[in-house]
Amino acid sequence: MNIEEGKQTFIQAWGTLGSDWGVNRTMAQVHALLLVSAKPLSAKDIMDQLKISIGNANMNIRALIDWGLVYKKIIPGERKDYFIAEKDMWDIIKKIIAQRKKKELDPMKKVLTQISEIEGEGEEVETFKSVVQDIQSFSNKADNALEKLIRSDESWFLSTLIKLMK
Amino acid sequence: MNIEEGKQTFIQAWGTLGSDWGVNRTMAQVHALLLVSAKPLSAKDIMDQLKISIGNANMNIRALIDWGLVYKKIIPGERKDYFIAEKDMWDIIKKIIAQRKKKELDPMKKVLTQISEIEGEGEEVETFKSVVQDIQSFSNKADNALEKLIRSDESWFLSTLIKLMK
DNA sequence: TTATATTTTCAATATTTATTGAAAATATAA
DNA sequence: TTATATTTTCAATAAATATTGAAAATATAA
Repeated sequence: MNIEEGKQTFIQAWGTLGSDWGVNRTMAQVHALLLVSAKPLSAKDIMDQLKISIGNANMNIRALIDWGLVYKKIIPGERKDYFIAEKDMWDIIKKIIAQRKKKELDPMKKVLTQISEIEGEGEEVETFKSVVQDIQSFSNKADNALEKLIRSDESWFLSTLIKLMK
Repeated sequence: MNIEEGKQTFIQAWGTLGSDWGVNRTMAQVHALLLVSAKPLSAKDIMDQLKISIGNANMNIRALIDWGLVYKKIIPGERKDYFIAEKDMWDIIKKIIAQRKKKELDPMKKVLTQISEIEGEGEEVETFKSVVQDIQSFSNKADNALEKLIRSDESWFLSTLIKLMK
């Protein structure tokens, strides 16, 4: 396998993974392309390599910048914007987790707090309360763990993982 | 808030969370409905409560059974099948993780192995190899951790979480 | 066995989500 | 300033995904 085939395969796979995770496939592909590119790429480069329109390229590049996964890189003498991906895998993971926590876990916790205060008695109410409580308890633990993870550096995480594996 | 409002809110929120996770929204809603129901429900009950068609109900119930999140419950004297949800939150989490690992992490690991063997030299090749290696290293660690998690009981998980929080 | 209830399938349809590309806005060079 | 390159927006369109419900298959009761 040569480098071009390798890149293509990676972009494809990263795009599929993105889809599975509820992330726009093209956004994941743009991310993949920038990840494996040694040099900064312009919107035009991305359009050409992924065969997508200018609007699509623009929107997904901006989404990646919002997520903190891609940075603008100004090249002196060049009129176009260029882009580079954050390559530190630990940083990438933390940023993705932070985004998803904010979008998914935080709203769910809010809902759970609301519905944990329902009134009434009987089997249905007991079952409901019990399920909600269990999910709440898990959500809170996950929240703490993720919050800590987002604030940690990789060495802490790795040593924790090693202990965890014992 | 009364029980019916509570259930509705929960079903809604669980469905949205499902969408974010690349899971069919209706599948997540059927799961939510069965989770908070004290009694087994028939396909008809589910159709009526979620206002979905028989085909839709059938397909999503079966998907949930495939995931191990829902069981068939035969009620003597009843001709219809009834369904109950697994209510043990730890068991639910493990089953979801197992499914997603199989569908997402395992194929990604395979691709990474393939593309880590590319030929060539130069900056582009070095960048590519380095990114792929980082992802591979992370994937392997995640794989070990998830594999262990799937095989563990909740008490191990909780004590690990507590250590992790220190 | 036959009659009926229930479940399953899947082509047609609806809905949701992503993409395009022209036009508008903005930035840069001269 | 004007001319031109580049970026951004967003309505129209395309593509992907989910849903319906009639027909077929299967299961149960009598």
